Amino acid sequence: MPKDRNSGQQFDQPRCGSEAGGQYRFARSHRLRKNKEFRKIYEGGRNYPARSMVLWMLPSEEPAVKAGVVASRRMFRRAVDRNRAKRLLRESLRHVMPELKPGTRLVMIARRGILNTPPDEIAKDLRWLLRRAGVLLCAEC
RNA sequence: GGAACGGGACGAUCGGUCGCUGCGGAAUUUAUUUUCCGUGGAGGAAAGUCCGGACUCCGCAGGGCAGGGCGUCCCGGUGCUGAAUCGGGAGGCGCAAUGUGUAAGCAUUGCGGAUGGAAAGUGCAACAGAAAGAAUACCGCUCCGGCUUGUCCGGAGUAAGGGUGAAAUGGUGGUGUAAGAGACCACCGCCCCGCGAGUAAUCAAGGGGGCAUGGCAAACCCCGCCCGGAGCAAGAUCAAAUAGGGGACGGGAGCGGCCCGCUCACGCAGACGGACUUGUUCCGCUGUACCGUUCCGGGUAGAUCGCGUAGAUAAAUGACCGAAAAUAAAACAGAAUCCGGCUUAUGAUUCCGUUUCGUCA
Repeated sequence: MPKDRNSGQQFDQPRCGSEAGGQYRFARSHRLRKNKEFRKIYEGGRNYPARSMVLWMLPSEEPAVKAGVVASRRMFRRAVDRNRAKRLLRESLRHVMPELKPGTRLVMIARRGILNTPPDEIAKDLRWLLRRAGVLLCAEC
């Protein structure tokens, strides 16, 4: 049995501002769910590569922040690895969701290195990429 | 006690913070939004897709050929029947051990597995060996002949002995013979018939036969039985915009004809030639093209169902703190229509068996 449902983590120090726990979420309403939405970002957006992932970004008129997570079969042959990669990306993203500018559209594509990278390193990568893309609310982060 | 191999079981505890997802409830919202509470949330293989079935659509008079699959018998499980596969039992075959016997063999016990048919036909068999299929004479044995009298040559007989091989055309003993040989005899084996026993595969009293029929069918083949195709991206329902199809209603152009002559075949009609531009309400295309409104059907995007007491559709189980024998909760691995079988992968947990090593007695 997985032990995950009953375990958890203390977010002892939020990295930016002072959010309550309930804000670090990444629900379905904030996900990209249509093939068309992905294509639009690939065609009109910019990409920012890092060791663990590639980030695509495209600002939108609508205020809602939306993001999608990709782990291709070409990159990860086994289904276990694909699941693992997407979970790591989702986990790192949900911690920065409150800090993103409204209207941000993101696609995060996992690269092979992500499986050997600890979660806090992935979070650092993501923060660095978001700063380069200029979609964070507070400038000093 | 350790290691290796084979098989079976199990496949991961408790407490807490944040987060994801299905369902139910409450509040909230334009909404399928948002919030809270309760509750369910990956595997023994979910995998490979090697088999079988359910389910769905397409096709379909009947019979045969081709092609593919399966293969001892009985009982049972997967809802039933068939097929397939699994479990149990039985038969037969092979191997090993033990007993008995000079031996061949026989009996008992254990183990093994794709276990119909090798006297229907075809095909195949390395190397060795003289000879490998209605085979064969290398050595040897026996007899006969020769002259060069030898460790000789030639001919005939012979499958008892040697040698080769995975396998050499029944075994042992005797009779017999020039030497031998089922040539003949006894026993054993084998083949044919089969009283009788058993649901059956099959076993088998007794009788007959000198003995014929080597192996491979996971080679073709023969015999018996079974088999339509595609697959949940199956398939079903709803259905925007645009384009196109059909119906109804309303509006509604535009174009042509009109007379005379002559010829073919009397008249009508038509063809040919020449003229004419008329009807505020002539005739034909025609209530047609086209325009507008509205309805219908197909159908794309999209949505829903199929779909489940886990269950989505860019696809849910994660991050990580603490506790204990422990630095570490671990290896293989992530449900995608469902069920059953098979195969493969795997752990530092555990049980059994085999082999092997070490120590002690």
